[in-house]
Amino acid sequence: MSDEQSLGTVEVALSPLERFEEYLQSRGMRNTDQRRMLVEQVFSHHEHFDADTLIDKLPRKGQPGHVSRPTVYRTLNEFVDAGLLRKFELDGRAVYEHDYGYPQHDHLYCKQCQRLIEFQSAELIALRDAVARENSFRVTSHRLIITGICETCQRARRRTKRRVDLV
Amino acid sequence: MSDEQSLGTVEVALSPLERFEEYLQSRGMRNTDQRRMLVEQVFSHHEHFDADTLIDKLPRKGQPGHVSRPTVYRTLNEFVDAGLLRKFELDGRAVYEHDYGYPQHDHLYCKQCQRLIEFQSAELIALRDAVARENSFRVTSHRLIITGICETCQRARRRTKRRVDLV
DNA sequence: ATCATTGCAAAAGATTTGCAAGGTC
DNA sequence: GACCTTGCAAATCTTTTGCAATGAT
Repeated sequence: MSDEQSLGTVEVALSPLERFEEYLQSRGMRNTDQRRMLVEQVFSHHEHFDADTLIDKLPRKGQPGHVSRPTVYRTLNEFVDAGLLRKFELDGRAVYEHDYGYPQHDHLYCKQCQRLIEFQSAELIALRDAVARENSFRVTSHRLIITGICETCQRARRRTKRRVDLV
Repeated sequence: MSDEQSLGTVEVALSPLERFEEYLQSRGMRNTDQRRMLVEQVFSHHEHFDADTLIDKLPRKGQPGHVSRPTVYRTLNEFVDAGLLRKFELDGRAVYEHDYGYPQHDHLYCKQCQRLIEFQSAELIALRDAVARENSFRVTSHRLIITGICETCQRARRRTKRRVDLV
């Protein structure tokens, strides 16, 4: 019953910004314009993104609200530490997704259009824990990525193939 | 059942070197000393490795059998194309493992000692295919990494903790 | 006032590439 | 001999870091 693009949210007491401010306070870190700007931008859409995509969405150098590249990287790491974001690697670069207030899930990755499709599976968690138990392994987390071709791209590909065959 | 370090091998007609030579021929590529050296080195041990580890095991610059860094990278990519190796990302760098003649498996990754422990799970494959079917997704491959602390490191940690507690 | 944070420029680490010289078919 | 491959140096890409100036508490 889960939609591909939105697996629903979990009840949370605080907004991401509030949660982050709490984190900053607890560590004696400061609540700056840049950090607020980035929380806002990052949590305004529920998509997977990388550092460059995020930087592209921010105001350019000189414009108000601009944040420098090093600060973006630094702050993304803070978001991960604070439990706001989860980070993983795809094709050699870091990809981020919402973690705070968002349920555990895994991904189908279309190597044609680079789209990530989310899915949830309780059986996967059970399987993971069973494997861990057999190996006396203490699980912290896991990451499953199923790579292939999504429905849309399969259709496009078939169409192209047919066209090519006819020529 | 399966040993952690060796999941057994699959019946294959050709040795990795023979298979690679076939691949080279079929593509009009050449059978060079460097390529032969690297096939030999890579398939002499069944361990996960990265480019640097491999380079460290090769003769140094000046010694016979030395292969330059760019050629190592180029050749590793060829091995992946040829189906000899599988490549994945771990902590931001590429890790390789035998693919040709070796059964499909997944990994437990100890973040303490960086060791990769292999396991096989038919249920995982079934689960993967079921999820793909539900999403009309055509699977090419998948990668599951379960991160945590291995048995050995758990023991070491407990010992350390106890020691610390006593001081 | 103190001390964290920012932005800049530069560094770092992993991997790739242009090109001339050398090797394979 | 044709042309693929190698090694070198340099480039690339992504991410990190040193440091002086700036800003938050």
